[in-house]
Amino acid sequence: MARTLDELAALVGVSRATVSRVINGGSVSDTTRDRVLEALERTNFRPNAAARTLASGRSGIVGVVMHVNPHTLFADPYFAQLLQGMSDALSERAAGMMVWLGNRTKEQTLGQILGIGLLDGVIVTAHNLDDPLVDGLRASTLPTVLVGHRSADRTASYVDIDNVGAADTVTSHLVALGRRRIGHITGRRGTVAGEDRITGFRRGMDRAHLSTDGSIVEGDFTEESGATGAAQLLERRVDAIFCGNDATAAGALGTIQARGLAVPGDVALAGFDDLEFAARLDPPLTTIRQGVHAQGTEAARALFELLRDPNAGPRRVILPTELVIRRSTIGGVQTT
Amino acid sequence: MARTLDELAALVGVSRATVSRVINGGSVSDTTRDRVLEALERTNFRPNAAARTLASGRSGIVGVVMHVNPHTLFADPYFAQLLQGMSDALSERAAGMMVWLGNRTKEQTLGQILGIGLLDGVIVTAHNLDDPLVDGLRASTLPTVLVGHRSADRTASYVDIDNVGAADTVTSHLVALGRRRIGHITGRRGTVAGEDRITGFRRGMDRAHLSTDGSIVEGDFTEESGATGAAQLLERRVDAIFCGNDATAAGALGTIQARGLAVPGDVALAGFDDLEFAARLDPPLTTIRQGVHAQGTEAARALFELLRDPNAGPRRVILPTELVIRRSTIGGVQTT
DNA sequence: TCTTCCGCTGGAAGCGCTTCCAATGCTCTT
DNA sequence: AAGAGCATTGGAAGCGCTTCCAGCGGAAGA
Repeated sequence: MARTLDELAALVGVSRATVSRVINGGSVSDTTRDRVLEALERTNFRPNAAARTLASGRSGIVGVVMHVNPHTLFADPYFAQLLQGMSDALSERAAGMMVWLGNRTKEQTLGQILGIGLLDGVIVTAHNLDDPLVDGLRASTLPTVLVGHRSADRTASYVDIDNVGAADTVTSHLVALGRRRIGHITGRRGTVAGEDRITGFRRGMDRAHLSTDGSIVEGDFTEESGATGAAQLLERRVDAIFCGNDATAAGALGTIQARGLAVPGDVALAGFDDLEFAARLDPPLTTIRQGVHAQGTEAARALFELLRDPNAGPRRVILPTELVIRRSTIGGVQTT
Repeated sequence: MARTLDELAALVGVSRATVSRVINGGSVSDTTRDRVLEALERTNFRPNAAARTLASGRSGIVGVVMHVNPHTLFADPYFAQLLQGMSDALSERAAGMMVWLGNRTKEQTLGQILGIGLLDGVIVTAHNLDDPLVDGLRASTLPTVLVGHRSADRTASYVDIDNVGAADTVTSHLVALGRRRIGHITGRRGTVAGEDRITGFRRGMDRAHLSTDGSIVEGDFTEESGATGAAQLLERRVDAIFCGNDATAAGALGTIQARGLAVPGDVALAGFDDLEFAARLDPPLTTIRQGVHAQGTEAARALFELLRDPNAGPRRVILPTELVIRRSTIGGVQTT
């Protein structure tokens, strides 16, 4: 019924300013508030978003940037889960979500995002150590939260998991099982996850006073790189392989079994991510579970805090991971 | 440098109106246009989105609604691919994309979308025959394009594949191979895809004068329903099974092989969707490939047309599908 | 009882842009 | 040479809202 604040105000018999205060939580007497709220309800009035944005400088809209290649986007449920988590947290506060996927160059995407000049803030996936899009966002005045941070950057707000610690945990798990010639097929070099997991692997090996000479081969998070990486490591007679992620582990598993070796009898195998298929491999895969959905919600919350108090310094959230032990490392007794 | 149209105009020595015309394609002399464009470039000026939306009534922002349960969202690459397709087409026209996933009730989501009052139009996935969210959107004044249409609705704009025709094609393929006792494990009842594929199956069987008595068992697009559905059909001694989708087919395959029956020797098997894993099953699965990405881009384009000329009637796009024949139906000769 | 203070309210000034309208200075006809 | 017509331009009126500011009246303090 009412299309503008003025109409609604006229209906109730108050000024437009008062209606605005009711909507935005200003100081209004209880009786007036009730009358306005009643009319608001009755007419199902919705204030014009563009007008409030223009007048207030706040839009209630947050940008989400996932600049990854299309195939990765739908092959890896990570992104959908992350998006879901963000969406959940944002919708809690009735905030809108604008999404940019990687269909342009990073420069173009950056231009579009900054150009829209409408966003209250932005969440961006930052999986590479260097990323011009992330740099551009950080250099802008737009409040920004990174998912997957870059270690060198001490002023950024971010949400991440402790890749180093988790990789250390996996490695130590293998050590504790008596493995000594442990290999690692890395994730893609240049990514935060890839590099940090190498660091964690080294840390775990160092603590056990085991050498990592020749025990690290380069992978890139794909199944193929797991298959070829495993072939290399098997020639070096490893008795355990920690893979950069689950897909890599799946590839490694194929190679190991194709050579007639048993997992974990001859070679223990561990992954990272705990994607759905990890539990269905034969044998089921020991891996690290990370709460992807939580990363999304926490990123959104961090951004809200950043918006609420921009001067309180960066928000840093490190989410816990969990070592999920399955038969690819402790098999033998169990047969199912 | 310049933050408002007025500043930019002052810089060039023209009026704000003229700059606005240059930006929006109004009639301006070449020399003036060039000077303004130069200044635009030099100062990297971006007009305020909220202000233009308020003044013009157009935001350049499109809503995308995928109200599906979280697990489906990231378990099925369909949604990510669809989103990618939409994003590609939208970014071509520099249009923004606001996304709503299913984290509230449909009523709440509907309220949020209509409440924002900022969108030029909306694309919504409509996979169920009845969906209050879709109904609400259609009942609103917001230009709406459905992905996966509802057959009863003749005034809606939509993008879809010909589920009936595709299912008919698969069925006829099985018939052509000499199969006579063909079973169908349906998709989830109440979904457009589920119902239409049943219709297509019936059509194919009818044309071959084959009975469908007892040959249809209910599934729900899950692997589990494929496993149990296949068990029922095997008792009825079918020699072929057409499954509502690939996941269902994967489940059916497990059951068939667990009983010591050969695919396709004893039972031919076909799915629908051609997800990535379909080609990796053993034997690889005959299925229907649908261009999900294209559905996304076409939906966006349909919406653009709708916005350009709202009175030209509904836009209807039916995208082609392709029968992908693999060894689950024609095996025997090929061994790889 | 008079002053002070404070809570509540309305008026008004924008936020930065689009677009209508009228004015200007041409070119083209006749 | 004068009038008509056109392309181009600037002025100004909003778009619908938030928020500052001042004013009002009533409650509390003196």
